[in-house]
Amino acid sequence: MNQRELQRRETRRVLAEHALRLFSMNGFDETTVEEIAAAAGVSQRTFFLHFPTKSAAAFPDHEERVRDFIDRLGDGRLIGNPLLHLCQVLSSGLDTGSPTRRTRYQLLAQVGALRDEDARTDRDYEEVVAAFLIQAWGASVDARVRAHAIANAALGVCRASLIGWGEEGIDAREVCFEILHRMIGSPFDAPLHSLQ
Amino acid sequence: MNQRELQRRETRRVLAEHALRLFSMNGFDETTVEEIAAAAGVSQRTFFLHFPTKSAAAFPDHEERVRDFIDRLGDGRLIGNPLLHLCQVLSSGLDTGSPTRRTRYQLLAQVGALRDEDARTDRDYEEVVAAFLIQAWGASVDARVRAHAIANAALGVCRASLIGWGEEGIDAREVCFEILHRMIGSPFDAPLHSLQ
DNA sequence: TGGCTTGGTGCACTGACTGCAGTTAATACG
DNA sequence: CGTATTAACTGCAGTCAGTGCACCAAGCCA
Repeated sequence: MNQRELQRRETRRVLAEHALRLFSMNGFDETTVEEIAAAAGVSQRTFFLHFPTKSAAAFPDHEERVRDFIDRLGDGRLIGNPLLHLCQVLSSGLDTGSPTRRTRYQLLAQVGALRDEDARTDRDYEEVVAAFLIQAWGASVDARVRAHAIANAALGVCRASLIGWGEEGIDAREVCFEILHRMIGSPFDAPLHSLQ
Repeated sequence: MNQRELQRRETRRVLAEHALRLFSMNGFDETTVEEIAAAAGVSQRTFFLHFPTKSAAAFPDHEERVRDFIDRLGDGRLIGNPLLHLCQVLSSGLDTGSPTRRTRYQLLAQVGALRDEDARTDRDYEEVVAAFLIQAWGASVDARVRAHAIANAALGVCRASLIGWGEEGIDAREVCFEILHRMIGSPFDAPLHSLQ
């Protein structure tokens, strides 16, 4: 590991830490980027070298998590039951361990701008899930629409579970898996166009 | 109808019209609020009397549509099969008639900022749907989480269908109803906690 | 007609974000 | 080693979205 790389990561970490602290202490709108940067001991300009927007600092590990998610999802062509696999990977990803993560989702439940940011980051997952299902099903128009619909739906369930967890402390993982399984597990075993 | 009210509506309509035109002609980021206001023959300050944000001008009938949606959804306590009813109301709401609406969803498929705005407006629907289901099911913690999860999922399906329609011209209504029906129609007939 | 209301305006301001031209320190390389 | 290069960080000036405030002018109502 480079010394420069170390320095860069450290700055980023400290920025994210102070951002989350200030957001939950004083509120999102009441916190300026200038303040976050000052608290972290760097200039405002540096903040924007590390995060594209103010709200992105509340989700500093996003890219990393998406990469990790892609790894855990694997190749859709090689999986026997893609939808069940998807349910498992999605709900196992809702690790409710870290207190930082809890703070983040409590914030999320309150602050509109952060829910927006969350929706934005969810779009990345949505694309990954859709790509996975298209791998599994082929790229016909029908499959593509179906893949995006299911991806949106599945992530919607996860988001609701996580926000519920942030608001009320309900364990997200189990209920999420259960709902996902009901929703996308069995009904899509039947071929499409078989409904009257 | 008041003359003032008429004037107000007309200004709003013209603003929205020029906003959509400029967005699709020159791009969202390339269009300034100043330009929209100038094109509509009013001041920039007036734009913000009519729309809270630049992107809101791309969805000028949002509040009205939400009100209409609430009406069509009705009272959850009085409906025999709330989920089926929800499927019907949601997919019938995807009227793909107006060319303005088509333009809007073509834009939506391209412009990140508008997808964000769309996600934001979807939150309003999400709350309406969740409230409807909570009316139908009661307000236990379990029902609330389930309601929000299903609301998120259902709207995710609609969004995907509409974006698919914007991108590829596929009729959104039918495929949306089919997927919704599979997803939330039958599986939730069984009681919760009946999966192994 | 005269007071009140309200849609629109002008202005000054905040704050997010960007482009550019530096400085300094780590690193790669001859 | 010493030197050229790279890259993290800085300062500054600028754009643009969005807000608060005092104000005008035209509609409304008594």
